[in-house]
Amino acid sequence: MRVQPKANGEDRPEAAAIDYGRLDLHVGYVLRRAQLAIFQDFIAAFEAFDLRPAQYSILTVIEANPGLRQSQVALALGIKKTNFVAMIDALERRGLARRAPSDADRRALELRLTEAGAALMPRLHDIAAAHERRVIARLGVEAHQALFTQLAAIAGLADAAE
Amino acid sequence: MRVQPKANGEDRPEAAAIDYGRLDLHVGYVLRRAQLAIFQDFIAAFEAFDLRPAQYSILTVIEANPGLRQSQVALALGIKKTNFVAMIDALERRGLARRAPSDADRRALELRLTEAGAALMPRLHDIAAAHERRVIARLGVEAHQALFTQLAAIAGLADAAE
DNA sequence: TAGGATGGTTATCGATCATAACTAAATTCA
DNA sequence: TGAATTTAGTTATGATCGATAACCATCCTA
Repeated sequence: MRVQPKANGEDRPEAAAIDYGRLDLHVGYVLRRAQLAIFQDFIAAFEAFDLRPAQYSILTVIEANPGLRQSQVALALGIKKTNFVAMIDALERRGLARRAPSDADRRALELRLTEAGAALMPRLHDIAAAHERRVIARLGVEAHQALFTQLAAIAGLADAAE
Repeated sequence: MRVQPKANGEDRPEAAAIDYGRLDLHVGYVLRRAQLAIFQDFIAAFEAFDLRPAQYSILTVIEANPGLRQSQVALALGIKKTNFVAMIDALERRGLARRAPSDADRRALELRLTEAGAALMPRLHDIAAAHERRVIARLGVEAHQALFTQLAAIAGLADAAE
């Protein structure tokens, strides 16, 4: 894997292509770059709503599981409960989600979307879908599908297919 | 994609499996989780050396391109030059790399490994290789190979093959 | 030679990820 | 029953990382 062909043409051969060395061997490196690139596009797509990927993921899980407890949502998303507090704080402040004490367990807080939050979701999903279509366009449909399986396996998530 | 294999019966639906909703459709989400998981393993593997993935990548590129300029190394790794300063500072402080003014351009700084840095690299590459073998073990060889192509395409890096 | 581009730096910010320590409530069990 | 432990949520705090703005010194070019 090389980068810039560098229109230099100088006497210095190193100025030509950059050698990534052993980095070429590591999935982790390309994985990081790919994740950054994807998030760039995602963030740009959601700029009008000022929503980060993590926030969209939280709203989406709450939408699909209304009443789920805070710690369970955090666990599902791989976010530490301690870091989750500020995130749900922000969503609550923005009037998109709300916490409600559980009847069954007075320690627990159940999460739900507000009216405004629920009303917003279809538009968010549309934007996210458009983003995903751009990813698919770059990859091809079959490679895109294969990625789920491979990445889910790496992430230690349950099998992607079902 | 589900998390819990729904070992649970039926009484409490919310205790069963968590629904990821539309998140199931997005490569970016699984990508992030996978990247986190990989980095966890990588960081743990390098714990004895107290080296982060980014630091290993910098050292590796410098090793493969001795004398390359600071901004070129940063560019190659997708790190903004402004953020690169502190990173190379740290490596220099630790005696692994050093900056030297360029003869051709008095603004530029050329990066090289120190003796100590160069001596360290083989051990680092060994650890990184062991880490990669763990990734391959989880994926299978062919899927591992396919990942490079797909992720490189996403990242907008040059074609993986060559 | 003037103006713009480039290499490097500082300062500062926001988003994440991680740990330790604490409270209140639930659970376990001797 | 009552003490010990676990669990849900919280605060405080620190490290890493990515991003912007502003700046100086040096190059390059019209």
